[in-house]
Amino acid sequence: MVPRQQKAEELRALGHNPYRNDFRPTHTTREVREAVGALPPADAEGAAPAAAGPRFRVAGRIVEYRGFGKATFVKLADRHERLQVYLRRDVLGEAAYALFKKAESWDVIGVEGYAFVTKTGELTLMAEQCVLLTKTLRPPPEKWSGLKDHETRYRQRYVDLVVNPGVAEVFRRRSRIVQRIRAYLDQRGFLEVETPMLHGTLGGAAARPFRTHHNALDLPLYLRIAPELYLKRLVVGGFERVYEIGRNFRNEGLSRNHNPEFTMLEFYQAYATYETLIELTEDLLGGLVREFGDGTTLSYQGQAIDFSRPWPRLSVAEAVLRGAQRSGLALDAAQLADEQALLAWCESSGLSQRSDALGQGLRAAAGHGQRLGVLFDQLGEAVLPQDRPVFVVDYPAATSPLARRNDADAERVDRFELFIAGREIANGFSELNDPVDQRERFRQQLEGRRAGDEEAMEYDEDYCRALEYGLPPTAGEGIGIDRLVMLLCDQPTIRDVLFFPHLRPEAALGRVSPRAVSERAAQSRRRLQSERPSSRPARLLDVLSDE
RNA sequence: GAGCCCAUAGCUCAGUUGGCAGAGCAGUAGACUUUUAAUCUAUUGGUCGGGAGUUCGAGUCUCCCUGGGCUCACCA
Repeated sequence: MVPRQQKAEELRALGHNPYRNDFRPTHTTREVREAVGALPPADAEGAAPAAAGPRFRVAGRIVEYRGFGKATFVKLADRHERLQVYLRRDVLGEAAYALFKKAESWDVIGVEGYAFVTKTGELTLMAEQCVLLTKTLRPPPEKWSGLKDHETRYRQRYVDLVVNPGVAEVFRRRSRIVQRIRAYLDQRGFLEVETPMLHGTLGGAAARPFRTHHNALDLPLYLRIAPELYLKRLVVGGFERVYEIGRNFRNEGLSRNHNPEFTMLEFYQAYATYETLIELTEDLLGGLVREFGDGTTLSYQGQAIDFSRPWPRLSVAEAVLRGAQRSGLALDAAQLADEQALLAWCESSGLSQRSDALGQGLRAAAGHGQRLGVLFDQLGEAVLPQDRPVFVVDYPAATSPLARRNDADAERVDRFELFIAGREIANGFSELNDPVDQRERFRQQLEGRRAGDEEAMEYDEDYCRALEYGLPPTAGEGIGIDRLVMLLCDQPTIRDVLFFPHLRPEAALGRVSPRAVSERAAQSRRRLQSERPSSRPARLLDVLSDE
């Protein structure tokens, strides 16, 4: 790092601020290319560059550097693309060229000049002026192999984004996907809204929360696990079609499908049912697949997924039956449908005695509906087709405390979950708008909490009050944006569609020089000794964030 | 939280049975006015993630710790 810093100091000594901000580009790299494309074809021989042409001012990072003594080729990267710049001592002038030679790979420069085409046919800017705008103190990763180490890529995404072009492309595409979703909903009369992320009452999903605290109000708060209950309050208030795209926080383990903060689209439409939303989902996601996939098919991690409509549906019960069959367990639909028969089957088949998640889940299940839920998660999900999106339907009411009961079967709810490539992508249902039933469901959740279910919802009294003012018949849905982007960008882990996926703190990492840490600790000790005994002891974080 | 795997120069990677820590790129110095991983010459750069142990001797073997990856658990 030192030689680069020396160059920066040398520049200062020569009266040139290595971090100046007085250069205003007139064009991006792409705009130069577009402007030149409209001009007569450049001289392919390159013998007589079009010095009479227009001048362009372009700024960017030097991502390639090839020096030849009295002339240098660099490639500048800006937010659009990369453009070659040719700097010659006889064009720039002796002094300016000498200054430019203080620049090196990954420095940011601004150049002014005219466009021409080299003899190898590459559009190039002939620099007539050049200023160094930002001196880089750290060297870039190796130019051919790039940056591969996953940990460094995630921790230092700013480097990853420059050096691995495919990474930046994923995030650009993510942005376009979200734009398309917004446009789709806006066009159908949905209003984008924002609701609180700090919640006093836990609800809207089944998850363990992050807890925080409001100092001035001396109030414990949760980071929201879902915006659902607030969005439905808005429907009560007359916003019949609303949506929110925002962060949810769930205090869970990390995996290739889970990040503790993740982005969810939730939308609600009055006078609609979950069937309406199934149609909408096929239409919305089908459109995204048309744009980002290959017609009606999408290739994900080598698996072709056929999105031609209608997408297949599978009931929870059917999935469980297939899962049992695949596991070599004899189970029929009649047994599954009857509470006592299913309980007996779980015992006699030995499932309830197992020490794995299936056995534990069955023993913890409070009733038939929860038992079905456990069996679906542990047996059913594994048999869902991989080559088609699948709507799983006919969920038990016991595991869906905010969903409307089916008119024909009060133990079921009008709900679907969309699975693609084995992952849950969306969850939608006709909303429960009967306040009396809702209060009963909250009471059941409270019982679950008392029985030790940390993920059960709290009783939201104000939400019940809102329902008592009348929630029109409504359907709502949540779509996991990160997982959707994974599909549409063919990325295997959620970390690859998040700029900064959650990692353990680096300070505890051996890569931070122990000398630096002990140095800081010593400073902190000295400071503590010089302070009054009554002062608050410095914690590790204070020490590390010092400087 | 559990099991398995990984950690060597700024980056990408070698490192044999336990026997003098290496290469390429980057950097530095020099040559070079149309290159495309430019080329040529010379050269700097290491707490082998951290700690302990075994050994005459540890990058290499053992244990503990830290971080990462995969699988599982959690995610109804």
